[in-house]
Amino acid sequence: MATATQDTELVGSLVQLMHVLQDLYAETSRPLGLTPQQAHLLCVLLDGPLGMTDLSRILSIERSSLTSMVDRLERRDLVARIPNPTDRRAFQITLTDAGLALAHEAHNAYTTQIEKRLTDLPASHRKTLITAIATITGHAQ
Amino acid sequence: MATATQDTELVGSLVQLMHVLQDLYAETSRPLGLTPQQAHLLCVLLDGPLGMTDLSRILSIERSSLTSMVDRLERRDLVARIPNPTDRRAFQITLTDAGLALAHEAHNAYTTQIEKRLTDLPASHRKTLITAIATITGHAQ
DNA sequence: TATTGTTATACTCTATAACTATA
DNA sequence: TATAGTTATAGAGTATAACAATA
Repeated sequence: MATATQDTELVGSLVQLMHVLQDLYAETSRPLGLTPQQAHLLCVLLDGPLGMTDLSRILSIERSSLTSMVDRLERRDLVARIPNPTDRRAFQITLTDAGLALAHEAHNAYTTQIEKRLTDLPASHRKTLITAIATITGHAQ
Repeated sequence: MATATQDTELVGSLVQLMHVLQDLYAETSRPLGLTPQQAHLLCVLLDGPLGMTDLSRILSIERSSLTSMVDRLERRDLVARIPNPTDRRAFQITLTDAGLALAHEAHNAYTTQIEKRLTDLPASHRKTLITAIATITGHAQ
């Protein structure tokens, strides 16, 4: 059946796209002295400080794994643990000035690299892509 | 400018899609007793045996990193190092029967999970997606 | 000389289980 | 009791540098 074949092809395309983007993400992070995971963490914090539990949920890692990641970034003065005034158990993980600058730098670098790969894409396809991806990721457009 | 805004939105969509697919890949590998990297390796070998150098290039990792990955998979009898008859330095990394079965299982699991997310996607969007992704990943359609 | 693959080493990522402090 | 975060531990992924064997 034609539809089934197209589905299989699309799934393969998506997996391949994931790997291509992963490689690009890693290659772009490296010269900035960041692992892809560290870059992801910093970029998430661009939207504002978060507690450990929220951050671990967004990054899809255990809180204990996050503890050591934050330790390493804090040692490099890229993030800081700010005590939460309303809950003495909790912290707000915040970007330092250096962390903010590096997060912007990483974000710009990815954007530049990905945009390079979009140059051959017609405007109509871009619109469809945005809508289709929103459907796949399960978010409102 | 409208185009610039759409570009930014598309880049963000692609990065988010990457993370969603990564998480899905990890969650699907786990119950099979595989890390996402191990699953990737096994699935690459579905297309046939490969030497260490080729495999490291396809997986975008150093040969020395691959050595330890193959060690672990070989210990579990999922892959085997077959001596290359024409080059006594080289091996062909091959799926064992168990590895082949597990690679198929992993592949089917991803396909099922991803297809679940494609149900709401109109057929016309699927066709466009396949073409657009091919452009991004830089492959012929 | 160049290439194939490994070893040694160091660091990061990650999970599980048990824990402390606070709510 | 439940939640926020940490510690201890173990295993996996990764890179760099140096190496042995073969081409």
